[in-house]
Amino acid sequence: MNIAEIEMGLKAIAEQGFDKNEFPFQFIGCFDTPKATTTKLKGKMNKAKGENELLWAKKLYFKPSPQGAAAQTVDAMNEEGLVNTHAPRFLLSTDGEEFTAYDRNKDDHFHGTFSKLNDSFDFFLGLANIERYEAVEETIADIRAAGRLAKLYDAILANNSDWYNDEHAHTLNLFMTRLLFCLFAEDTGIFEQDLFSKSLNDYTDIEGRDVGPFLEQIFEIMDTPPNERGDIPAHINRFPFVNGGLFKDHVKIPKFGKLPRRILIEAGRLNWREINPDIFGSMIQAVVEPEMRGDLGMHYTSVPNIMKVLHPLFLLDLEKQFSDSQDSPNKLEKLHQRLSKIRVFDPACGSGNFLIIAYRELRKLEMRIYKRLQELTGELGWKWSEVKLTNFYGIEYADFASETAKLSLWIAEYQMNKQFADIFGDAPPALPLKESGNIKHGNALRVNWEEVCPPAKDDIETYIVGNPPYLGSTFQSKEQKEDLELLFKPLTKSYKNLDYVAGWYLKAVYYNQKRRYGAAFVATNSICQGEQVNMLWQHVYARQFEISFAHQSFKWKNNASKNAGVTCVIVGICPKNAIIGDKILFTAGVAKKVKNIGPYLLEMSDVIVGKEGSSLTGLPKMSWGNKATDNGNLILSPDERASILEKSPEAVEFIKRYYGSQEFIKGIERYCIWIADNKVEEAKSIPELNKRIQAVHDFRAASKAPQTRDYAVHSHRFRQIQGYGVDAVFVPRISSEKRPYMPVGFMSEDDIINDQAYAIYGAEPFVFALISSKLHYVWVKTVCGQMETRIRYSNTMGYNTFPIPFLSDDDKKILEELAWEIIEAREEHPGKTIADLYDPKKMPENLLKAHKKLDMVLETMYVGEPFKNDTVRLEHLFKMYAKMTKKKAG
DNA sequence: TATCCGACATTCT
DNA sequence: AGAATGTCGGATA
Repeated sequence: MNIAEIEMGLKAIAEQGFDKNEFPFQFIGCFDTPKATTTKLKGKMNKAKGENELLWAKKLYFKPSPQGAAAQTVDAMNEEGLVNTHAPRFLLSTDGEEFTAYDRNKDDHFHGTFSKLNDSFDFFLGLANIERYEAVEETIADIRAAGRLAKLYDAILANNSDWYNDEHAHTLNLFMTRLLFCLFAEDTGIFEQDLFSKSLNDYTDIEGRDVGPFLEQIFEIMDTPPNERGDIPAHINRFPFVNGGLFKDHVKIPKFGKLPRRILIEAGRLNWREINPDIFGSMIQAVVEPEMRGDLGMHYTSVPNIMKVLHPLFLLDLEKQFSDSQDSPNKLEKLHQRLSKIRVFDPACGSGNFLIIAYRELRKLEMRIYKRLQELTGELGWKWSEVKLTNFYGIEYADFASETAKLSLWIAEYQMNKQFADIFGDAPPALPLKESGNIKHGNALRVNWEEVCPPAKDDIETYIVGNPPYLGSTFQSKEQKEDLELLFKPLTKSYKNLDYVAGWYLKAVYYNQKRRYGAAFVATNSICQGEQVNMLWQHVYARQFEISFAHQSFKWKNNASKNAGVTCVIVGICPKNAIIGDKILFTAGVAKKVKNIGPYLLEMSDVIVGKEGSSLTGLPKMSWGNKATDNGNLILSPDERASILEKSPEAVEFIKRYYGSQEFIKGIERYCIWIADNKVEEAKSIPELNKRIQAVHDFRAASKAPQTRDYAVHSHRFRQIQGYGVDAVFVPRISSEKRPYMPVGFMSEDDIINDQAYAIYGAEPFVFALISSKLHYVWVKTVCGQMETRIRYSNTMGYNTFPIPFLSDDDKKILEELAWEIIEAREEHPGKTIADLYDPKKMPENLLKAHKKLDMVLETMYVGEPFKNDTVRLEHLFKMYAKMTKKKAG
């Protein structure tokens, strides 16, 4: 049951009106309550005393109210002894016009009118074991700091045009990191207040020419212990000794000028105490790495997204243990011991933001433990913190990231010590810096993870987290392809279409095979869609791992000025039987406890639907449209067509109407040049066509793909011709997921269908009806791939696997009739495009009716009655699929 | 032959 | 400028 279905159920109750006797049962029926429970609640399980009341322990207490007294009734209910005994979460009362509800867990009221009962759906989600989930937001300070740094970086580069190269990138990154440390140190008490920006202001000239030498001096002095400093000016000597290697290398300093100096001094005025080290670390990283130059922070993971990984993976469980330990110093000590040993390992750590956030969360919890212990025992029985930076491990491909990550971890440590001092009155000294996290520079898919984060003796909790790079097979470099080959080739033949990120999942499975702990990554949603589901998840399941929690598709977002265009998921995996707590499935703002999370990230079993070369149920062959690969030269807009025909009217025999997804859905008019092999010479005699044929040749000859190059010699025709010259059922390859049905159509024998669509050439119309059904729609939406979250139709995965019952000739006749009814319903709206007709908000009544009639009739053919909702549809289809494939295998 | 994908691409509002 | 929604050709089988 999903949220939309809950909302629809409540709407139905509201429309039907208040029925004193049935209402409470109708109401709980909307929240996925099993039938057996409802039956029991009609008997002894109902703990309420009065007539027409319902009291379901831990869940719901309902009473009808006198006219206009819903709120008072709920208040009175809350005072009853029954509420204490049976602890219902929700109290609800209505007079049929108004209703009041109260959530005892959240101390939250809802007042509404009965006719709009459905507006309250998310208030009651707890009844369906779904919890509202609130993400952590980012602070303004981070955004400002990142902006200033980018500005400073640009100004410095503008002043040092010879620094735009790899050799200087490293130097500049180190330089920026040092400046950052200074800006931070002077705001946080590591230095004297404002020491850095004041010195810069007072001891360098306004033109900025001597900023470089000045910085060189202070960097050197910060690497020199007090006893080795000798005779130096007092204003330089005020800078303290900073250990930890940050200022160890003496490298070239860029030229400054008036503008960069001013930007740097202005940057000093920001309050750097407030910033999150994860954000600016990533910013510098992205700005400085040459291969990421166009990237500008596109790929750093926002704090809310990091929390989406860390929270369900282990923070939630720690939190639970903490609340269970509230009154016992012993239990608190135990929790403290557990927490101080936890290791966090990010094998794609970048500048370390996952590690930083994890460190901070552990420190925060530790302080709460100390606080509670202090309250219980009245003593301060500890020395500083037991959470050590050395428990944080990382691997990063980019050369300099490890330094940035280490710096950021120091800053995080400093910030937490500061908080510690605010609460407990004292903190350890900030300088000199101590050892930081274990960050290794290397290729995470080749490095032995056990060498970076060694297996711990007594099986210490080690959690693997991160946001590894995503790259589909088309975009992987040779090295990256080899990375995947080394990992997957020993297991399988079919891995080459896997996304690069899949490598991290497999490595995490190997690393944790003998351990009891989980891993979770942010990944592209492709790994849980279409063909990759089979390629990746079968290997995970085969090694006795399962999905322990997941976030369904969400659009990538962070504070960078330009965001990466990708839709992500977060998938947590864990060895079977080692999963702590509940499996939780997160969907846009809500969290739901579930029995199992399938590889499509739905509440279902671990079924994988593989590709099929032909229909499992004997449906007619569905093939592809025709693929041009022509750089646009064989395709004509109406204007281009007109201008050709004006000059050479005889070209008309070589021009056909051309249909892909868009042309069909939006009614766009396009044409293509279509020349039979025996008419090539004739066509070439038309100059306009000849020019285009030549252009196709040149384009194909220059292609990287051998198949395309081979077709350069046949430049008068499409690279792949799959079928034409017969009437066909037409299915767009990509279409919006917001429409209530797949938009399907018929094409005539004169039309050319392109590779943005599938075609069943010469098919019987009952197939049109099958594809137009809700059943097919939910199947395709689930098992096919997607373009982000669009529907990406597939013959091998969606059509050939689609389970249907035996259909008699009479059944097919009936379906054919219904297909024509849909076509006729569309034709009653001339001038409207398919997009208009299938607009979820504006779908015409008659068309909707025709579709619903088809669904009703077809579903009756499946199970004798229509299905209740999409969840039931899907369950049934998967059941049929399992049976079908078993039969085939056996 | 055949087909799946896009740390996207382009259009719409 | 954010929301809506599908191109096109390389890579792979």
